[in-house]
Amino acid sequence: MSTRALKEAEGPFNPHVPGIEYGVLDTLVGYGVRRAQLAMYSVFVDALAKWNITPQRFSALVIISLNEGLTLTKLAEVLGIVRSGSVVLVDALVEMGYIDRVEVPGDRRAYGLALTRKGQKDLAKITQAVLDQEARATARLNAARRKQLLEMLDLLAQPPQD
Amino acid sequence: MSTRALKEAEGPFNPHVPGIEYGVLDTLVGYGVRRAQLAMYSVFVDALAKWNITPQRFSALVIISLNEGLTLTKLAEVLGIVRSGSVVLVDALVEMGYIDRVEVPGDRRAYGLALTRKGQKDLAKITQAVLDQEARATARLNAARRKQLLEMLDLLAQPPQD
DNA sequence: TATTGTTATACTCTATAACTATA
DNA sequence: TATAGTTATAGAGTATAACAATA
Repeated sequence: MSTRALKEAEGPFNPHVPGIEYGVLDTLVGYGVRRAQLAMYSVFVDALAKWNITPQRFSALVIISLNEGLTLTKLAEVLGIVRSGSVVLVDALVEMGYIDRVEVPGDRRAYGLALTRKGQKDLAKITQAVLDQEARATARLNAARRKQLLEMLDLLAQPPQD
Repeated sequence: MSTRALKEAEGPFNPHVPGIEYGVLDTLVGYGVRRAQLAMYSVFVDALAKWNITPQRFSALVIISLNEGLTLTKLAEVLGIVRSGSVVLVDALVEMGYIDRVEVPGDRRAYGLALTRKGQKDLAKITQAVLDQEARATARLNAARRKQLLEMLDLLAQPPQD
């Protein structure tokens, strides 16, 4: 079409390229989860690019907003990352002006995390954008199936019961 | 317990830390998919550590085995990565002795990918290990729910229909 | 001694962009 | 001109390991 020999383009990611045999992959829940996650991740990031918000940053903001005075160690535990990772994450959110490190009265080693004024205002808008994006991404499912899906995903997230 | 001040440990990743409010996150399919993917990924990698196989490497081996003479460019498209990424992936699988680059008769630029003898033998065992792991990971779902889940995940992987 | 936050460092994954040899 | 494979490079993301301040 146009004159662009450069650019790897990508497109959205086609879960089923025509003419390709997928064999056992199509029967694996693990593969299905991976495909769904890849697709949803990129749509999320695009939709939230305006705020430079990734799924992890959004999760962190919500958790901080609902759990007053959360420490960095606890945030790391909740998100499933190591403490040094939460420092990087928190540094980014602080630089964006969304959260602050607040001194903890009883413990001079720790900081409690809290949303800034701007963080509170923007999180409301960001949450609305996330809900809009979620609605679009799950538009092919009615409320009942959506609920079933959430239940089953929750079961998959539990460690194996061996 | 023991005398180890070092080690960040991690454990498996707890999707619901007691005492923590998750708010809107618990209602989002996107967050549920992410949690499920994190949990299943680490279990997969642990179960396949013996062969140094990741989900992506397994997918590549299956696709190559079922689609004779697949090129690196096509493999990249199927996996949703860029061509330079497929070179890295293919290099690794070649070094492991699982696949070969085979000259394509009509086109001296391209290579067709093919499993080696060892690749064929090991893929059979690896596939069995993956199926065992899959059964363990989805043990909390019966066949009917498992089928529903696969259908819904497939819908999520489609790009939004705006 | 143990814990909190931090830093330095490294490793993995994957992207961009340029290059080469063919087509 | 366009395409297949390749390479160099860089940017996320996240891990390990050590450290200072405090408990």
